[in-house]
Formats: sequence, structure tokens, C-alpha cells
Amino acid sequence: MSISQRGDGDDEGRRAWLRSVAADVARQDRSSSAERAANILRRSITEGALRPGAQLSEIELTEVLDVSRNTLREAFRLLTHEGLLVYKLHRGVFVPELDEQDVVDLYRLRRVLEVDVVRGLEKRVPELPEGRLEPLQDDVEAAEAAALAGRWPAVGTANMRFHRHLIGLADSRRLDDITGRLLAELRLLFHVIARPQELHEPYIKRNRGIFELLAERRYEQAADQLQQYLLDSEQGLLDAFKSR
Amino acid sequence: MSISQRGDGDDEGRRAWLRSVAADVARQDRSSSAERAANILRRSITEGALRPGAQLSEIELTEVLDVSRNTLREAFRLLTHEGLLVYKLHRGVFVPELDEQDVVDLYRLRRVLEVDVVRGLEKRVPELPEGRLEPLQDDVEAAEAAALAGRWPAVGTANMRFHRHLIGLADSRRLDDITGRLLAELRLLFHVIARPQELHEPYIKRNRGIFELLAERRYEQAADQLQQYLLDSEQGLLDAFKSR
DNA sequence: AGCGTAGAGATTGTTCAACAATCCTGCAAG
DNA sequence: CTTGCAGGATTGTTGAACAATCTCTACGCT
Repeated sequence: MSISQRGDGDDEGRRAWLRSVAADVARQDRSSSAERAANILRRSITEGALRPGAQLSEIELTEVLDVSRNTLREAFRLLTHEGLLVYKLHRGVFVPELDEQDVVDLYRLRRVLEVDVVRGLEKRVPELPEGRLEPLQDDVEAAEAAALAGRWPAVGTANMRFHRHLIGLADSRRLDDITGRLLAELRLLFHVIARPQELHEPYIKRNRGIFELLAERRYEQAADQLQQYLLDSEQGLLDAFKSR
Repeated sequence: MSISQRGDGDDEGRRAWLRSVAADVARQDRSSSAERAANILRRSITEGALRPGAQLSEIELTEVLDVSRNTLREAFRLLTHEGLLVYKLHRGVFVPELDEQDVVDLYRLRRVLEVDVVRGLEKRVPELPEGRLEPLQDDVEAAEAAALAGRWPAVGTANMRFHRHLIGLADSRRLDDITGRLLAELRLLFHVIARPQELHEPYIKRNRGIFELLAERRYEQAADQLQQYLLDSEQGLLDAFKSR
């Protein structure tokens, strides 16, 4: 039962190979069956296959995902923590239905956190290495490309990543966690939107604008633009709710 | 099997009574054995019985808490999400050991969020009903009383509650969640402190000061004081780390 | 002696099947 | 129309079992 088809002399190389494979696997599904199941469910929810209000039956999902009930419940817990599922005792797990109040709540936090991150960059200019803004540039360009192709959900994803990377500039593990949750919940809200194009299209240019200001180290102006961006985006969602 | 011993005429009151009882029960053991186990573990950690770095053995705790391994692991998950436990794959769960970097990270978030809440009160003065500050007053007085009795851990608890109630003024579910986690992690940090008195004592007065300013609706000044409070508190923790 | 390695023992990761507790549905009685 | 009560379905919890992984000890080699 050899682990490789090479000769027996190259133990060092074999071990290195094993380590890299193990690292790859660990990167793909970070730890467990539960995480893998959670990943599948997360995609199903954020991409709209599981709509807000839907109930997730345990027995049904154990068959589809091929995991035990206990493992599935652990996956549920993971997603509950991200705000993508809610538990109702003795009734099951559901995809939450967010309302206008949640929009206000989410955007209130986004404004505080994101704007503060950008303003805080001023003091950290010396520490910020070159190329730190590259992920942001990639996201902007990905959004523009997706828009040209008319793939509006992809535009939304790219915009999300832009803001996640923006927050990442703060180098705060906890801030990254919080942002992950906030943006995940935001995706739930997008499902109430009939026409995703109108929702995402205006913000492609504005993201580029913010990126340019960051690249020029004009942080105050970037923060101001971001503030207004978030206010407008919130209003857009609230309008979508009213005209639903 | 009547639900009350009163006469039949007072339906409104009876329903209110029922609601309150149901709320009470729901508050006590909110959902499940897992939650109950998590509550016990949470207290054990925050009160120092389980110190940072300690490993939590599954078989040992299943006996102590009288739950099955699966349920215990669900409790572990809950606490992991609160930051009170960390999983090391195939090695078990541990009480995390935080360092100076975590202090900086935590306080960075605390400053942003708490100060913003206070500043935001300005715009919401008309909505804020009278008596909204009462919990804050109670916490200040509880801290003062505990200090007189020399019960410094209780002082720390009261101070924590003060800040939690302060955040509560924003009426944001998500902000409450985040704060709960931040303060829980903060408690882990307190355990590196040799003399809790020096850590908590100076802040009793300052909490009262902030409360008074809030009561007088001088929100800008309250926010300034709070900002300085948090900077000093952070520095105190960092000093405690260095002189350890 | 020092180093690396193999294997035993212990712990965690995952599954399964069963039972208890709770909720929902539909129907019957007042 | 409301109330109360089965019956069925779903979730909550348990215990046991096995697989996968880690830790520690003891052995053999240089």
C-alpha cells in the first residue's frame, strides 16, 4: 500500500509531497465534513437556491449532502453564527427573512466600521506595504468585466469582495469576522431585489472612485465618498423594499 | 387545570402574565441541554475556573455536565463562536490565550463602536424614553457598592454591564451580539492581571462621570470622556502584560 | 549519548440507530 | 367559530461504535 509510485529512496520528497497535499485538502475544506456541508449550504443560500423563509429539513439534507444528522446540525450551527440560518426551537432551521429594520441595522454598522477603517489608514501609511491595494483593484476590475458581460450576480459578488478587502486593510481578525457576517446577511437582503442590475450597476464606478482615492492616499476624501456610498446603497435597498 | 386563580374577567392581564412567564422560562434555559452546558462553561471561563490555555476534555466534561458527547460538542461550538474557546483539529478545545495584539484589536473595535453609539444619541434624543438610562445607573451603583465591599471581580462585572447597557442604547441586535463577544474576550484578558483592584478601581468614578454626562444629555462630552476612558483602559492592560 | 522512528494508548472526528420531547394537522365536540 | 384532543412528523438528545489523528514511550541506529 504505497502512497506513491516512485522508488523508495526519496523519503524526503515523499514527505514534502504528502505535506503539500494535506495542506491543500485542509485549505479546501478547512477541517471537517461539517465545514464541507456548510460550504455547500452557504452557496445555496447566497446564490438564491434556498430563499429567505425556507425551512431546511434535516432528514432531507442528510441524504443530499451525505452526512449524518449530527454533522449536519454542526453545519447548521456554523451558518447560524454567520447569520445565514436561524434556529427555532423544536421547529427547525430556516433561512431568515430580513426586513427594513435589518437594512438600517446592517448599514449603520457598515458605515461605522468601513469609514473608520479608511480614516484610520492615514496613521498607518508608513506600515502599509506597496501592493496592498492590489486585491481591491482586482475586485474593481472583476466587477467591471462582469458588468460588461451582463452577469449581475457576479457584479454583486465582486462588489462584496471589494468591501471585504477594504476592511482587510485594518489587519483585524475580529473586524474581518464581523464583516463576513454583515456581508453574508446583506446577500440575503439582495434576494428581495427584482432587478439586480439597478442595485449593483451604479456602484461599480463608485468603487473605482474610492479605489483611486486610496491609491492616491487621499484617505479623507475616500472616507467621505464611502460614507455617501453606503448611505445611497442603504436607501436603494429601502426603496426596493417599499416598491416590492 | 386553570392557569390562574383569579376570576375569569381579566383576560388581558392573564395573557400578559403568561407572556412574562414564558419569557422567563425562555430566558432561563433558552433552548436546550447544549445551551445549559454552554452557560455553565461560560461562567467557569469568565470567572476564572478555567484559565486561558486550559484544555477541556470531552469525556471528563460529559460526566461533570451530565450530557452526551454530541451535546457537549454543540456547547463547545456555541462558545467557540463567542471567542471563549478555540478548536485545534484533532487536539481538542482550549481556552484561548490572548496577547497584546488582541488587546489592541479588541479596544480598537470597542472605541469605534461605543463612541459612535454615544455620539449617535444626539440625533435620537426625542425617541429615547425616560428611564432608559436606569440600567446604567444601576450598574454604576453596583460597581461602587462592590468596591466598598472589596469584591473586585464583582466590580469588573458591573463595569462590563455598564458598557453593555451603553451599547444597548443603540437598539441594534447585531451591535449587542458583537459587544457580547468583545466583552467576553476581554474577560479572558483580565485573567492575566495580578491585582484586579488596580485594573478596575479607577474606572468606577469615570463610569459615573460618563453616566452623569449622559443624563444631562451632553453627549459630545460623554463621547470624548469615553474615548479617553477606553484609551487609558487599553494602556492599563498593555502595561499589565509588560510587567508580567 | 543523541537522533529519528515505530507502535501503543488516548483523544478527537464522524456516523448510526434509537428514544424522548415538542410541534403541526386535522377532526370532533361544545 | 372556538376549543381540545389524537396521530403523525420533526426536532432534541443519547449512547455506542468505529475511523482518524495526536502524544508519548521505548526501541534501534549511528
